[in-house]
Amino acid sequence: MTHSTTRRAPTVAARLLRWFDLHGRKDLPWQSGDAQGRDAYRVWLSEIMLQQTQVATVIGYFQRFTEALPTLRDLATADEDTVLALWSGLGYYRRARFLHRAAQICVDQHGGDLPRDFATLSALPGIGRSTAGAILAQAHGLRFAILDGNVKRVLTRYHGIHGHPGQSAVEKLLWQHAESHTPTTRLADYTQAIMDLGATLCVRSRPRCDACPLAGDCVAYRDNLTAQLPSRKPSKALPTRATVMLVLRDHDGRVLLERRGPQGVWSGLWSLPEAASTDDAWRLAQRHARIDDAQALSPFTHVFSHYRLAIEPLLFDRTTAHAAVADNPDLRWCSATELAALGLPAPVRTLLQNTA
DNA sequence: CAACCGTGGCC
DNA sequence: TGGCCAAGGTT
Repeated sequence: MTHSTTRRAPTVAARLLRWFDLHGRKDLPWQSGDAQGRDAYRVWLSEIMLQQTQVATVIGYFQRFTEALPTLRDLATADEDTVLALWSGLGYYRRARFLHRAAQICVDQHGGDLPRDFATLSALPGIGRSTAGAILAQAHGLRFAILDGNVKRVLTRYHGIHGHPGQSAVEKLLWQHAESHTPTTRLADYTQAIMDLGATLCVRSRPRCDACPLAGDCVAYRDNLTAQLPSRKPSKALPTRATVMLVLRDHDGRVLLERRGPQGVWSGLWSLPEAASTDDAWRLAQRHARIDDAQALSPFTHVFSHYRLAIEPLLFDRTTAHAAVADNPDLRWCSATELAALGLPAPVRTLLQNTA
């Protein structure tokens, strides 16, 4: 037998770590501190912001957020409006509400720190299996695997796994591979390494396999399948919904905002009053203010991940507010300055800026 | 399991 | 330009 003279190929982890030392990202704002002891609050915040969101988008939000709320206790004691204002524009606002609630649980039940054991950590709102693993590995160097979009892309290609990664059988297999590749040392670097590989080389379109440390035994590379893997999610046509947004503006240029309810899109955010039709919009506007006429602004469409929303903005300018509006805590007349401190949906903020 | 939950960038 | 995608979790 020739096994005694065959040198075993370096493990996936060893190759990733060597590549990471040369090419990985080591200066992201949440990576400050010792590699074995990064600030768990900052790691956590970054992981939540990075869910379904790319690094380039997150960096500015992260810096503003941590300047305003530098510690977990600052977050726990902040108003929800403050948290949502800092999150405004990032999307998936439930993340911010879960983050806020989780910080309060940490203060109330865990001595003001994030739990260091997996079960307690992943029981916090907004922290699932992958995010809990990412926090424990990056903040404390503990041996836990992650399985985010980057890792799924790397592993489906490396192992040549077909089928949509959202499918439970596929996901189960991917978790098994993720666990088995995870090394016993340098957990923070390894976790960053496999994500960096997915984010910079093993990207969705035109991956840079020539520079990849795993290309030597990557099934997708060998079989020329990188364009087919990971398998696409079977797509569905997006339904379209329609709404009329009321821009009620008084003589001082203040605009009437309404806080949205706890369910549905943009929950808890301040937005414009809405109506199902132009007629309804008039009736609703008359309930809030004395109005003379309306001006139709340019309609536009906002696309969500699961439907598109056709928005017809209707401007009622130089109105006089009815006094009763002041009694409703979910209604307020806002100046342009006040808008900046509130959480507004991105298209609403844009609409109001264009209307000014 | 499938639906729900935002937004900006890319080709 | 529009469809597709990106560091997921909850219900």
